[in-house]
Amino acid sequence: MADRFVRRIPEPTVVRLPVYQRALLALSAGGVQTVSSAELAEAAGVNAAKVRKDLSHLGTYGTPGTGYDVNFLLGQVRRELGLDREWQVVIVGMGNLGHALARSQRFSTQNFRAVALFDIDPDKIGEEVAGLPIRHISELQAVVGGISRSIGVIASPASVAQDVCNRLVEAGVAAILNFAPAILTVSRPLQLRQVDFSVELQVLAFYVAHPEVTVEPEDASLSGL
Amino acid sequence: MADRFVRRIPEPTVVRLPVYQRALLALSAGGVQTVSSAELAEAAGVNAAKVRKDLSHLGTYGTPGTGYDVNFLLGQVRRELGLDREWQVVIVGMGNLGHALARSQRFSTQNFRAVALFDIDPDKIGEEVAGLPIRHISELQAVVGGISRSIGVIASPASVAQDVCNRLVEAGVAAILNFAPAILTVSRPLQLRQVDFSVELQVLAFYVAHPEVTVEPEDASLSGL
DNA sequence: CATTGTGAACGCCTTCACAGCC
DNA sequence: GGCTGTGAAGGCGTTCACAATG
Repeated sequence: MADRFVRRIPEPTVVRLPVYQRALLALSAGGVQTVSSAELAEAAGVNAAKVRKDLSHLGTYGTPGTGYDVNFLLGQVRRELGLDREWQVVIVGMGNLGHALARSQRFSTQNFRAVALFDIDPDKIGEEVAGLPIRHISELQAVVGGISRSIGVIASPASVAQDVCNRLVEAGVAAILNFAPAILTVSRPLQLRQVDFSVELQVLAFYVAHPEVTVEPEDASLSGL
Repeated sequence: MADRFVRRIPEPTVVRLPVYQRALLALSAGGVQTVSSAELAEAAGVNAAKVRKDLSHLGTYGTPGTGYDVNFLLGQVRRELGLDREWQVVIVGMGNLGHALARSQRFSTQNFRAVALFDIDPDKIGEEVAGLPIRHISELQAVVGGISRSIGVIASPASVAQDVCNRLVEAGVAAILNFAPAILTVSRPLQLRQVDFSVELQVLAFYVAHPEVTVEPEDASLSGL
């Protein structure tokens, strides 16, 4: 089933691919040559059937009786995730979170690169973070306009998140990752994902407050995700 | 169907409750007294049927022909989420992210309170952030031990996340929110959630790289979540 | 008459289990 | 013998559509 033309990959699978990728990266760095679905499952915190089904969506890359070639599979997963090209990321809102994101070391290994930082506070303009100057938000259009497939990150307060979003959409970003606690509306179809600290805390609070409905983690070891 | 005894609430519903809560908070602050499922749906970026089904899991709080009383519903949602008590949060790892989290203003309105900050770097110990001193990780057990139902937040590098996790578990936290890109294993059952910046970026990259399998947002306006 | 609450239908992901292959 | 790939079964959340209701 290697290449049916329109390979529809379920979203839950897409979300697990980065986790597999990370696990494979670690295995590869450790010199491991082959993994079974069971081993990869343990490293990723899921069960083996799910790993096999997930990977089968990418192609037939395993060898019965042996498992998967770590480096080959890693390459396939990275290619599937689009990590074989560089992604340029612009960050809007250089408060603590913006600083944390800009300095994040997760960019380099994953082929994401912060290329521009923006804020609206005049006091911050010009300050350098991670080797990049903070620019005024009004320059966003000019700076981002030229980039082909960029990702915009919103790290601003919720009160201005929709405005920032509008500017990013207008500037032509291909996708937006929003850290502000706000529901955003976009005027053209683009990828939009939400990361919300306080939602996660509240979900945790719910489950602690309702131990009777607690969902137990699956499989070997009580792992997360 | 107000109070079947073991009200099992589906996890997707639990995750949406904080979003409804935020929308209701805004409506309440705006003096709105009543909302229909359609209005709440628009504010939360979901569809009306989902809102009604979700809320029906909490109880029969709506009025046919009218809608829901904003303040009453808000109270019920908050109670359900366990936000009618204060949750004490400890943060481990006071890099940029830890600072951002500690200073987050989302704590107060949601009844979450940062009560202790930890790091391992001697240079940081004693520094004050948001009115709290940074303590050495070795004090974790002593400080957290006394708290009844606390939430631990891991904002450390991935390399030490499992160690931090072990310490938190041992100290007796009721739940853990992990920001480090690592799959954690816990030795006793507790709530564990993962927030992963780079996973989100990679998912965005996937969908931008595969426009043919793009999942369109639902409903009115192209909204997030 | 607008709007809720909810059975029923639907669709989709997960899990099972095993044939097939190395 | 060990392990993959996958049809089939199962489980669960979403959506539909409408009876019930203020």
